[in-house]
Amino acid sequence: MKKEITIYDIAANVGLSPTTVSRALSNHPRVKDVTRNKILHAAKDLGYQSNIFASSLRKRRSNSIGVIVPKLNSAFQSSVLAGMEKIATQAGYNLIISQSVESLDKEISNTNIMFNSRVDGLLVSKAGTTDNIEHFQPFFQKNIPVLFFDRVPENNHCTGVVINNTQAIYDATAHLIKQGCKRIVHVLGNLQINVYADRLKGYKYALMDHGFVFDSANVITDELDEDSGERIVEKILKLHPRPDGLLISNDTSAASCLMALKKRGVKVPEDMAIVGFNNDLISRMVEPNLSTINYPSYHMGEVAMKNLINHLDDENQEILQKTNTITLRSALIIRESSQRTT
Amino acid sequence: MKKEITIYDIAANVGLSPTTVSRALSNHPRVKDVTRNKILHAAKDLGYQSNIFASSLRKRRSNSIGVIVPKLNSAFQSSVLAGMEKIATQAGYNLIISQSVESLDKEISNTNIMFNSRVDGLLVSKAGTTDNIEHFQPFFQKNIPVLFFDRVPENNHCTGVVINNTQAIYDATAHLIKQGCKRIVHVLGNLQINVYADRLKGYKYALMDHGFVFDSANVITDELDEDSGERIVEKILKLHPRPDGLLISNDTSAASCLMALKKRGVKVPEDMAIVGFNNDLISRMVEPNLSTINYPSYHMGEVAMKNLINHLDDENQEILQKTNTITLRSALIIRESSQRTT
DNA sequence: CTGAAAGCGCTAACAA
DNA sequence: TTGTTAGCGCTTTCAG
Repeated sequence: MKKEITIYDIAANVGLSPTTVSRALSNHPRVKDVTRNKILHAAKDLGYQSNIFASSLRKRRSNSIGVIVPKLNSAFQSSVLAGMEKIATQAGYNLIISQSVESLDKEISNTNIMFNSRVDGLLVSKAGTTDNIEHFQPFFQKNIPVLFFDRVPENNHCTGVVINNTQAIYDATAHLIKQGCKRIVHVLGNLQINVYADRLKGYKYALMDHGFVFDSANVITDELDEDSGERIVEKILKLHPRPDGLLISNDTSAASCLMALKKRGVKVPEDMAIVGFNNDLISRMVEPNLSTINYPSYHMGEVAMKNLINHLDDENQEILQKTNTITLRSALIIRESSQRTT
Repeated sequence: MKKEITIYDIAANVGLSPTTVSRALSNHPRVKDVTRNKILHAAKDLGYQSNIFASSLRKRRSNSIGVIVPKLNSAFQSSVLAGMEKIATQAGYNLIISQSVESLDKEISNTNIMFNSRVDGLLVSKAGTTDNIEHFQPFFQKNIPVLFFDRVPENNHCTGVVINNTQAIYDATAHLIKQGCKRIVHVLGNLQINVYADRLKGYKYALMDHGFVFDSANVITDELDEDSGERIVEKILKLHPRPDGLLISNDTSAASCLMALKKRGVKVPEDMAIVGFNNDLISRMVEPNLSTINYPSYHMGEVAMKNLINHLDDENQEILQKTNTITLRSALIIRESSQRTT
């Protein structure tokens, strides 16, 4: 292994102290321009590469931010990540990314790895099934900021970036009612996840406000994956009277339901109006186009990252303390799948 | 800032030397079991957290692997990343991820950041427009392994993980010919990218082998994005005689074309047979379902990461030297969009 | 099986 | 504006 070029070599080369070299290299203002240039030149000549390990060791910060998502291969999450990456890179932070694959154990393990990697901050969208946030305790204790997005824990003192899920589904439900739907089924994921719990509320409120009676038979929970359509439609068509409105908590599942319905000769939107969620590409590609809720995923990534970094850059580190929840605007997009030509 | 617990504190606590503590903590065999347990206990009691900066500084490796993709928010890339994450985490490596957003400048900048972050290895899918790999020189010089996947540079000595793009499109073209198509248009991305250049070859070979004459008017290059359908279909319908087969290099664009065609009353597959590429979710959700090429993206992520790590773990570090290209199996999936009931 | 000592490369007090 | 000095916390010879 060739010996590394260090600031000492540069110092020797230009006849200055390592301190000055260090300062010049990190753009410290108290270095004469001439000196700085001389040093920068020498550094380039010698093929110097700064050693971040030494620097991090000394400075006690890694300049990297950890991100834990439930699944990397999801249209929503990858869009969030893209937004985060953009902001982080701009600000000079590295992104260490891992996925919990919806498992609490994996999330715990990932959290520990992030802690041991000494990330300067952590962004998390929680894995499904529990609200346990014990494993973030080491972060809280060391005052390392943890910011949740989309799937945030309930009753916590951490900041979260979310959309108003309740309002979103409220609007969608009201829309279906306005389209003349008499029996609206709501399909969603695990109710232990805040996102779905909130949506259920929105659904109930909207029914209530429009004089409908809530019936738990109209609520179906499912994985919402690509194959969910068959399962869901099977259940729906067994209901009497047959539902005529369908509110599905993601577009993949909504598209899958749409296919299953068409296969059975159920006409959309005439016999069954559908609203999805997320405004994924797929909602614009199926036929009829899916009405859906626009979820500003890329923007959510940007906002979450921006806030975390602002907090890190803030001397007093109180930005996140003062904020509790940042809510982004989502909006109902009405397309053919729910528009009835009554 | 509370003082960190170090191995010195542990050493003092149990009355041993830091050396022994270090050894015990990293499972060195030459430590008595009793001693090791005593140390492990003390470490836990004191709330010890190992300092990877110091460790990395000393060991000269980061235990992290860099990944540079063109775009994070792509179904294909996020699936690759998911595969990589799984393997990396299993092997105890962190993943530092960044995107070049198809810009060479950004790719260069990302590469430098990765280099300065001292990743132990680098996985890259190249940004579009150039074949320049000068910016990886620092890695080559320091013998840090760089492994390309999907979009690999031409004529290089680096290992790459790819599919046989030529064969894939050859098969698809042959399939369309067998379905009775007389004029087949091939839509692909920037031909400077190996992936598309190879596909064009496959298209040409297949035409040749079946007695068709290649006509450059039948080749269209495009962004292949969500809105590409209108542009592409516009061009196609101007051709005389009108094409009856369409080979599109990704499913998003293929779906978009499908919509544009239907809008104009062109029947698929009767008037126009379509084959896409990737086997994205969307190919199974549009109507008619898209014939496509199955691209083993998740698997590609696993394989690329596995090979990189094997190389890193290999004492002689010659695994990648000996390999040049790893080709994964892809396969034509025939669905309704290209099946003619002749 | 355990320990002493040296040093990885950098930065931040403090001093000049 | 520049320099001296002292670590940050760990691992690794080498020696016992």
